[in-house]
Amino acid sequence: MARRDEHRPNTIRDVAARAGVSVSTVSRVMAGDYPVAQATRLRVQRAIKELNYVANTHARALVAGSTQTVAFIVNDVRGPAFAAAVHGAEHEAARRGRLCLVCTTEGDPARELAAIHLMREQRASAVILIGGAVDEPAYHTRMAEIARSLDAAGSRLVLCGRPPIGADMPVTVVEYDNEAGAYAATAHLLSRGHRRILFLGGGPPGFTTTAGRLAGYRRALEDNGVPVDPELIETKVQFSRASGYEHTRRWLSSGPPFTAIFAETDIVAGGAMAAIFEAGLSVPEDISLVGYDDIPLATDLRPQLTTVRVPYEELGRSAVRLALELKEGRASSGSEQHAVFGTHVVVRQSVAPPALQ
Amino acid sequence: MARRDEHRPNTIRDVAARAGVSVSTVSRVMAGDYPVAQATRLRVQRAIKELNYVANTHARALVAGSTQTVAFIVNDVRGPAFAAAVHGAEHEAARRGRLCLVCTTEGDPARELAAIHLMREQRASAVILIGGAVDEPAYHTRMAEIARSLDAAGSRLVLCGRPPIGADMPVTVVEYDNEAGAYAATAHLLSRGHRRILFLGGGPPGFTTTAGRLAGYRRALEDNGVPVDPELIETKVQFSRASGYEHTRRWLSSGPPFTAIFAETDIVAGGAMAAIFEAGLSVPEDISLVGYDDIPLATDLRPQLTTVRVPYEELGRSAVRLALELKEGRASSGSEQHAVFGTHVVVRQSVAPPALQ
DNA sequence: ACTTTCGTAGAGACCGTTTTCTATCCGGCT
DNA sequence: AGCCGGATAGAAAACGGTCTCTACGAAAGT
Repeated sequence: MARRDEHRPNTIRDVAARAGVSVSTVSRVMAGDYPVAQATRLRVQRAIKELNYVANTHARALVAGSTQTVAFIVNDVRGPAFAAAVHGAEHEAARRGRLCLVCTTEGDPARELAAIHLMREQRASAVILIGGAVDEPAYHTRMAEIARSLDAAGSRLVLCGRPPIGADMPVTVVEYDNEAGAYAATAHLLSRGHRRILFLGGGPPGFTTTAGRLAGYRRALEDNGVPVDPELIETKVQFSRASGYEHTRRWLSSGPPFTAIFAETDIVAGGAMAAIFEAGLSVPEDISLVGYDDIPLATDLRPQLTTVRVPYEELGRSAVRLALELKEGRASSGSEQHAVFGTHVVVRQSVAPPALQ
Repeated sequence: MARRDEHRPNTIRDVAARAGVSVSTVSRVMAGDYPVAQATRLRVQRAIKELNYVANTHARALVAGSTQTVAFIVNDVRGPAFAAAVHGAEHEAARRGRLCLVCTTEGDPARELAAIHLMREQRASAVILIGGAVDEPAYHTRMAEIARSLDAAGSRLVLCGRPPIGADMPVTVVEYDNEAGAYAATAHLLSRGHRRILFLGGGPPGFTTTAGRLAGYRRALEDNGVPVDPELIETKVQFSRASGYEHTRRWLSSGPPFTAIFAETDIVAGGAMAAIFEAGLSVPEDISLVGYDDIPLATDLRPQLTTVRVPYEELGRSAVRLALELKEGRASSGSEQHAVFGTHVVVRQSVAPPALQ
């Protein structure tokens, strides 16, 4: 009956009563911005300690109108690349005394939408979308609408590792030079003498990450006078080890010949490497291999994987830094913020000149 | 001047005004639990859509007294094992319409404490601590105090992959059988004929994960009549690839002989494997190797790593399931909940009988 | 001695919801 | 005709803080 009372957390009123002061005074002691007599302050602090009092964030947020919270929406926390970005963002957020909400979408645009709605309800300072997107025609308008409605609710939309949606939107974009990385990786293979390079990529159709990496691959070939052979472009690979393994096996047994593989992802490269060894071939003597992302796995593979370094942690950190600086600074929040981070090839052991055929 | 007005999100009052009804009616339309005339409902719904209205979670939480939020406190989201647990937990939470707050501590007990305090302010439904802890004398009393104060604030403390703190505490414990896994892994090596098995572990002194795994290692040796050689127990290894590599190198070059390594972690095993190859030896012909955790890396190594399977994802899932079911069900919240998941050896390719010396 | 100022503390409005508790309209019943 | 109850809608009181305004001594200035 009186059960409810048992579990009622202490409120500021309880503290005030115990200390024999008004709630205003307690509030002021906690905020510390208003003069309170030393004796009173001590009395209040003792009461707080005795009652084990913590202020109710929601009551605070209600009057403040916004929250000390940063929200991430991510495909899958288990992806090492995303994990690094989340880590960087979380670190920066914590440094600034913010809390982090994390939501995963499993790549489902509908769930992404639902997550954004939820975050809008939360009045988070910033909503950070991490990872590529499906670039359908509706994508830009949908994102623009989201950007505006988040802006209206006092939140900032941040696109992290995802292309801009058009200028003059209230959006912060933190990208890495996706295409340049793919260009560099492909150029690296070309410079070692490879001409028939298998592109192993995929994801959902229209996925921006794939599109950018494929574009870099193409441009590198063209710039070096190597004709792009559509037969060597595989875009049905899921972003998993198993899928990379499976497709590589298929290509080795029944595809056209090639001397190198450019895998869209280190994880896919891991699967590819396993398939190559299983076929009795070796890396890099028989087949060279490059990946993309430079996740920890790259150095655990044997031979260590040559790959493209993406500063995911820095990306995450900048995402929250830019968004929060904007909110703290003058409110020029109508305009777009845009940062692009560089990518570069990390040369390890998985690339060698092709064997003489 | 009127700048503040520009960014004021729409409130329920705005919707009410636009629809020409009272705020109560709008609230009821949103809740859907009270009869509202069809015509009125449609009018309100249109107003909501037109104003792009979302309810303020904080106002809701304030009157409800608690939040639809589950909080995780984790060492590092980048750790694949933790990531899996967080993923499982997040999945289960999302399934139940909860949001997830994530906080990382980088293994610092002080930051863990700060994080818990923050979560207490949030009035989260559950606060889940993931990963081992330092088992100093103060640990139990500190945790007990935290458990009680969270309980008083209406939250449930969940210890995930961390030992119980004593019965009759308002705590939910979700463990895996840490020692049994280590026992099984060591027994596996013994059954293949190994007698001199190097234990590579560490973490901060008194770390429960290390303690459990070391205990399993010891017990397996004893049960099989193999004397425990303190010389073969290394407990200064950090949980990183680099540390595993470094220590293995040192042991290979200047330590007593051994034919197998039991690494406390797959990541450490990865480093160990690299060091072994670098020394011109091979796995498992010259040295057998087992890890612990069964993270994705284990199958990417060559040879694939024999390791101990820990159902991290299931652990995370159960953590939120148990905590939330408790809150939804009858409030027998005073008692301790306890679940223990099994572990088992996953046999892959990194173990073979020792070479004849 | 009277006003001014400073330091300190309290009262009360407000933030945006939910949730009683009432109020009204209306058809159906006695 | 008068009363009752169901359907629907509004008014107002929480929820737990912050913050502006006001109050009131005491010290200081004239």
